[in-house]
Amino acid sequence: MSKTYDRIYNVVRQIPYGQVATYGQVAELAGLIGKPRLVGYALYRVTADNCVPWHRVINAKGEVSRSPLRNGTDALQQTLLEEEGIRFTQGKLDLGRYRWQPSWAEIAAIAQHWAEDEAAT
DNA sequence: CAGATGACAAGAT
DNA sequence: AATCTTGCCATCT
Repeated sequence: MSKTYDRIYNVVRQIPYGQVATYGQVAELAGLIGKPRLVGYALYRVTADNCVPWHRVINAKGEVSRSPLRNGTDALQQTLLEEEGIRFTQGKLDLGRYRWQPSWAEIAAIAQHWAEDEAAT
């Protein structure tokens, strides 16, 4: 597992129950400003043993990114979010309402993960 | 080893 | 408002 993907996964793991983050937002918190695409690349390779709440990451339009290559996990994503109390309207959710706004403590926790990455290398 | 590929987003047309 | 272009990197063939 690369350091880049590790950071992305660590950030996603901080997203609280019932809230969501956009790809761009995750990228920023992972120290990958301007590279939201890497988040998409990373999430594509997420497996069950990664223990990452991948369903809480959505695109900037407030929609689930659907793709036939996801083998149905895209449909599952919306189901999981609805089970967390998030309501969809015409396939979209209200970003202003459900978007995760990390506290300083959470940002510090992420920074701590970065330090651990450094120590590991 | 080289090439294809894949859950995005902002700006231009 | 909808489509097209470009930036970016780890993994798999």
